[in-house]
Amino acid sequence: MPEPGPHGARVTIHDVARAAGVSRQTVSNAVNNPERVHPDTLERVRSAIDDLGYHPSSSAQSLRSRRSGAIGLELHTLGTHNATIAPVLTALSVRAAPHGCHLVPFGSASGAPMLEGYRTMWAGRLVDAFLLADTHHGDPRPPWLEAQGIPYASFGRVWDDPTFTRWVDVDGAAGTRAAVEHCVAQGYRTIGFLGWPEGSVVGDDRLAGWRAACEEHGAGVGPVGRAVQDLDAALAAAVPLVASLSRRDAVVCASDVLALGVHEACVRAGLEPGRDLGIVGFDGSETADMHHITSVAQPYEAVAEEALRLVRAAMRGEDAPASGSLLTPVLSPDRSTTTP
Amino acid sequence: MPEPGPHGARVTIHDVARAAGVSRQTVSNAVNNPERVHPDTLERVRSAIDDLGYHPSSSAQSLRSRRSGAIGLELHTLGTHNATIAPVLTALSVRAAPHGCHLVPFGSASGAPMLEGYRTMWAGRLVDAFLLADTHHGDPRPPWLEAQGIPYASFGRVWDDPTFTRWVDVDGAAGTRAAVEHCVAQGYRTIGFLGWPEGSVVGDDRLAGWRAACEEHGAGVGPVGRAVQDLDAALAAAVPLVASLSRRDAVVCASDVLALGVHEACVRAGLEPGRDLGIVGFDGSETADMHHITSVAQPYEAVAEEALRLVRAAMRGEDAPASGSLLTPVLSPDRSTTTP
DNA sequence: CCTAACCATTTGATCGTTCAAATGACACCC
DNA sequence: GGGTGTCATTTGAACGATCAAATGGTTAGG
Repeated sequence: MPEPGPHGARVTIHDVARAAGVSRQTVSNAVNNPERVHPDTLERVRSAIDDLGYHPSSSAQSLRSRRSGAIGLELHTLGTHNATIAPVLTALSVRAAPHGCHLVPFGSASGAPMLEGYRTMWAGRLVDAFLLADTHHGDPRPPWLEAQGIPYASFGRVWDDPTFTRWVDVDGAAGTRAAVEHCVAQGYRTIGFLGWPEGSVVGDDRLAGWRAACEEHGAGVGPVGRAVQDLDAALAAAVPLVASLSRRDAVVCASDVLALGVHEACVRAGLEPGRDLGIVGFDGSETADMHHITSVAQPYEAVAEEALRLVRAAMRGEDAPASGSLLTPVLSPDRSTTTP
Repeated sequence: MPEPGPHGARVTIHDVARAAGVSRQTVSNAVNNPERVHPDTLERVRSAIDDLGYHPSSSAQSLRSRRSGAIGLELHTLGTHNATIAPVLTALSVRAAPHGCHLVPFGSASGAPMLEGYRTMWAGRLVDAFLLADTHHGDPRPPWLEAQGIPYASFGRVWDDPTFTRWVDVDGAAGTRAAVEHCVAQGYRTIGFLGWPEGSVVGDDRLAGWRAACEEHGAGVGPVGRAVQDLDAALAAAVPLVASLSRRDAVVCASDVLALGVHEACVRAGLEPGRDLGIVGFDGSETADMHHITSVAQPYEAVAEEALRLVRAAMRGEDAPASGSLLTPVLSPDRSTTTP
């Protein structure tokens, strides 16, 4: 294997040029704009590149082109952020390379000002753009990024600015709708819902999809329960909900944790999930998988791909799309709705 | 706020030099080696830096210094890798900045950890070093990295090479030992163990800690069950295990999923976790937290810090430490061992 | 035949920083 | 006064690539 010199000296574009008997620029063209180079020359340059094992230095490219090719992504330990973002991050990491870029996760030390991490990442142009997660009402990041002219895209709508369209989100209503349709197809009768307390935009969206689908299928709108994202609360809310339902009814839930609560309430009531009561969760998490609960799975791969597309378009200064990207989640059936 | 020009022109070291009436190099020194600069000059340069809002370009620094300051970390979707690595990754992201470096996660397209990703990351010197996770017997990465002279450190021992000491790992035996001691202190009598099938190095280590602690405390070595990392298997193995135990006995488990299996077997046997049977899991995962199961928590923050220290030492070409770093996990008590 | 147009390739400059060596200033000491 | 040091600062030269403009050679058009 042709290795760089013993001193760890890198093979530069210069070395290739000398070996192929052409100039630096021709080598550069052979790599970046092959159509500008005569086929014979191209062949010669390419074999020189292979022989010497040349790879362009990304530092040099960054300096000259004024682009680092990196995308910043903030990580933190609050709430369920970690579990939500981890699969997306993995998908992003896999797909970044084909897009010619890479990710740089960074964390805000607890107590530090919200924007501090973004500011330092951007200051040295360590990144060309940012991906936002966990956007919420009153989020200071979008207006700040906008004011600085920093390109960015977002997981989840940017609630304060309806004109911003560089976001990817999962169509919660379509997810619960699919859940209801699946339940109907499996022969469950009345379909209830266990959601979060009113006021959560995501939660209300998922509830709306369930209600609309119930009405459409004439299955009758079942009872609704509410609980925060916590197993104890879910169980407490699920007990009366399950009691109010009959055999072969079902419950669609706003999350897998809530679904697990229903699952447990079901077992405690002496019923078998799936056979006696259908249960559908939301997110396709490890939890749902472990307990064999049918769940509406987040399309992580598609989300990652779309996010990369959006942020790269922003980096290139392209026009924003006409509207945000609502991706449809896919139901992944398990025993909690398929046991006969 | 002093902004760069309207054309987005960056403030360079040159601009600062002109504003402060000194040369480029003096500015560079003022930033990187303040002791080389006369206090008065330093003050003048610093205020010029603040006035103009200068921040050194990381691309230019990388090119000149031949160091990117980035550390590569492979992510993939196999097994429980994601849940295990996510909290570490978050901790690493937070702590990287103070260390003057940043992470670059990358994914292998195929899914299996192969060398391709490492090769391309290294080829363009996008990263200076790597952090390995999920090392196993016959892992091709350590010998390859070693042969290429690429600096790296590892989460988990490098099994094939006992002379390699740049690793951080969690002391599983110390964790289960702490679990047993906690159980004894809480007044549980016989303490059983539910582990993975024999042959897993990590699993055997955790079992050894449990056994040693049992013998020391004269509590008598309780029964042992085995199951793969899966809730159904755990439950199946837990049922006979629980049946063989008496009231106020306890079970220490090699993982939280196994512990959840014991939890469920316990409930099905009409017993209340904590009051009738102590249960301790391992990893401090969301699962344990959700079900209020006492668990031996991975010291993620310490692991991340130590990993950064090791990999940076490797980058600087420092001598490897005399031995690897075994960190002690901390038991986090919950209802499954504290209900009176 | 002369000019324009085109093609493949080369040359010089530049990106923003840091390294290595040179400079000038001042104090010290025989 | 001339050598020897030390200190603060400056100068020139990289680092490795790409951009923009220039080069020489060939072909087509009037």
